Formats: sequence, structure tokens, C-alpha cells
Amino acid sequence: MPSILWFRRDLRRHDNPALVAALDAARDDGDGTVVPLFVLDPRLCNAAGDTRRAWLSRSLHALDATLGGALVVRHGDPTLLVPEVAAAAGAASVHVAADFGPYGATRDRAVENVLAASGRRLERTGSPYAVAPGRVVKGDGTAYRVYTPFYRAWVEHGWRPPAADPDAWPDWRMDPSGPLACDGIPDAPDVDLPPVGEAAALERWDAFRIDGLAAYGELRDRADLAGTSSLSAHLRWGEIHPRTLLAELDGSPSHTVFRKEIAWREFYADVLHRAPESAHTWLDPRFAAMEHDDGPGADDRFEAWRLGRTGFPFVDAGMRQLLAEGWMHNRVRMVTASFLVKDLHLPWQRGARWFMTALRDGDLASNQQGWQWVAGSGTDAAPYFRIFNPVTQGLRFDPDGDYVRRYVPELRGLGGRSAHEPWTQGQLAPDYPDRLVDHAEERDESLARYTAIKNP
DNA sequence: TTTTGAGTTGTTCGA
DNA sequence: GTCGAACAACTCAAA
Repeated sequence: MPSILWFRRDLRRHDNPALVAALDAARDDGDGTVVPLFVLDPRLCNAAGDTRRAWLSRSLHALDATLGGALVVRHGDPTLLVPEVAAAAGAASVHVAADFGPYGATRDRAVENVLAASGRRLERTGSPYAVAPGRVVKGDGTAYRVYTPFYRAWVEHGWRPPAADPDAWPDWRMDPSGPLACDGIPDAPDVDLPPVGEAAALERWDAFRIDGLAAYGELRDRADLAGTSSLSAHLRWGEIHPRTLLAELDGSPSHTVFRKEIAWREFYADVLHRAPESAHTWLDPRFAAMEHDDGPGADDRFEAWRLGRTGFPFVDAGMRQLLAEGWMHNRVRMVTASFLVKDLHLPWQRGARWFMTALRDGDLASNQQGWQWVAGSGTDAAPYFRIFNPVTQGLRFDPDGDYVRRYVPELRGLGGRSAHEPWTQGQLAPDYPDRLVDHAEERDESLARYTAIKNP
């Protein structure tokens, strides 16, 4: 009897425990046939912008190719379609990697119930994380709310080595398939992306491990250099598993810094799993009382931010990188987010929604918790008066102005670090917008608003 | 239960 | 230009 392997955010063959489980189940039933399935759920398609949908489509093509063209793609509601495919294949079990997101976990319970009505099982094996959310707990059984203690406990908990490949791949069931892209967009959208798919992810990891990892601790914050791993979108789609990365890290300082970045991804997944409502509301409920600027002009300021026209070069470069590439350097994500929340006094949810749409690596847990961290309502234990200065940050992390000039053509006439302060350079950048706000004034305004909710 | 120590990523001011 | 202190007194985990 065949089994179903339902792919979601685990678009790979190697180090895939659910695949091994699906194959074992099929063999136990005297068969070696596995039906690989992906459901293009409109709910997920509609939340993603062009670059993320393009990434998904290319990743599905790559996966389909490694499965000999056998990937079954259905368009619509998984609650209906997964049981339908299972029934049509005569499968007793559907195998997945567990989804711990608010939507995915609810959807999976619904699918599980419908399957059970016809005597079929949903089997969860593994997850997109080295340690499943909910596993790392304090002595009293509750969740960690501070990163460093979580990190220590997470390392202490440990993780499995990568899953070995099966001795033989399953006989993938060949089946007619729908288009490998969300409805309403071309099957091969015209978006400029780096190579996508499992093979590309493994190549990227190899290149980074050999050429970039040793200097990671030193260079990861530099916006003008390629000092980061660029693995975020591969991880988001499960083209590579964090176990695969962790297995090759040692105790050296740079490796430890990289391990800690992986741990942030796991921490934020844990926080969201324990507090699903924090995808939309303040993790610290006091922040619901925060005063925001939502009167006339707020929409114009939001658009200036979104389109990279705030008059602050480091902020504008980041926002234009996001528009052009569907990706932004992590350091610049913090600075642009801080600017929206603390200089424009707009709610973090608004910026988070745009990031989720535009980012090709858009991950609900990392994105929303990262925004909450910046807004002060999240898991940051530091004092609230830590407010990023967009100019100082630019001078520190793009010291020669190269990053700013790469994404803001109006500033290309300004040499070196002066590109971060065009207002001191006379008329050398006539087409570049004036500063939207006075940072020093808005900083004071933010501090006052924070004080008001901390000491009501 | 109480106490203690530490907390991703900062900024500004004045010497 | 560089350095240390002040910011304001919080939250959390563990001893």
C-alpha cells in the first residue's frame, strides 16, 4: 500500500525524516511506493509577494526534478485535497514534518481529523527545527522568554545528527500534476533570484562553510560586504535543514556566532508556538497602550518608508534592496524597522506585514518576533531607550558608503562616507529627498511615549 | 522565598 | 577622535 509524503516547508530529499518514515510505512504494507504531494494553498499564496512565490515555484520545479517528475501539485484547500489524494492513492498514512506555526498547526489538526474519518493517519516526523518548539523548557516546565538562557538550555538539550538517506529512494508514483506555481502568477515568473532548490542550498552552504564561516563573527554585520550565509530563504523553504548546518560547526568563536544565529531562529519559533497570538499582538501587553501616529499623513510616511524615500540613506538603501531583491541584510532590517517604529511612530505590525509580503525568506516567527524585539514589546531584556540612530548605524556598518550608493542611485555623486550625510554636501544629490523627520526630536518623542506606558 | 547577576545587535555627552 | 559613564531602574532565571 503506498503512502503519501506531503511536502510543505521541507522541499528536499536529504536529511528528511518524514521521507524515511513514509518509505518505511509503504514497505511495511508490502509496497515501496510513495506519492509526493504539495498543496498550493491560496491562503499562503496570497500572503506572499512576487519574490517569495517565485522562490516557491522554482523550488517546486527543483524538487519535482529530483523526484523524476513525480511531484503531485494540487491547488486549493489542504483540508479537502490531502484526504482526496490519499483516498485516490489508496494510502493508509500521510507523512509530514510537524508544522508549529499558528496557521499550519491548526490546518494539520483539521487534516488529521478528516483523514481519521476514513481510517487514515497523519504521521508527523521531525520539524523544520533542530529542536522542536516546546521541547526546551525551564525547570518549572514553562517557556524561556530570554534568549541567552534559552540558548544554553537548547545546546544542553542537543539535537540529532542529520538523517541518513534510505538505502534506496522510493518508487515515486507518477501522476498528472497541476501547475507548479500559485494561481494567477506565471509558472516561471520573471524575478531575479539566486539559484533555488536543495542542490543550490547545499552548494551555498559548502561555499559559505569554506569561504565565509571563519570570518562570519567579524563581518556578519557589514551591510556592504557579503559576510552573511545567505541561507535564510533556503532554510525557510526547508531546502536545507538546520541539523545539516549544526553538524559541521565546531567550538570556534565564528562557528559559535553562527550557531547562535541558528538558535535565534529556533528561539523565535518556540516563542511563537507558546504565544501564537504574538504574530499579531504585543507579546508584552502593556504595549497595546502605546500611542501611534495614525492621523493624516501617516499613510504618506509609511509609503516614504516602504519605497525608500525617507531622506536617511541607510534606511532608504535597505528598503530599496528589499523592493529590488526581496531580501535585506539583517543589520539593515533592524535599522529600518527601528526607523518605522521609533522615528515615524507607526505600529510594528504595519512594517511586519510589508516585510512578510516582500521578503523571499519571509518566516512568520522570525519576522514578527524580530519586529517585536525592535519595538520593545518582545523578548529583548535590554532597556527601552536603545534607539538606533540611522546615520551612526550607516557609518558603522557601511563605512565607505558602498552599500548606500549601490541601492540609492541619487547618492552616487557623493564619495565615501559622505553618502550617509548628503545634507552636509550642498547640492551634490539634488534628486534625493529631504529628511522626513528630525531624528533627535523623534528619539525624544519615542522615549516620552515609552515612559508613558511603562509608568502609567 | 529571596537574592543575585545578567541581559544580541545602542546613543549621547563630556572629558 | 576616543573613551567611559549615564541613560533609568526592568525582567528573568537560577542559586
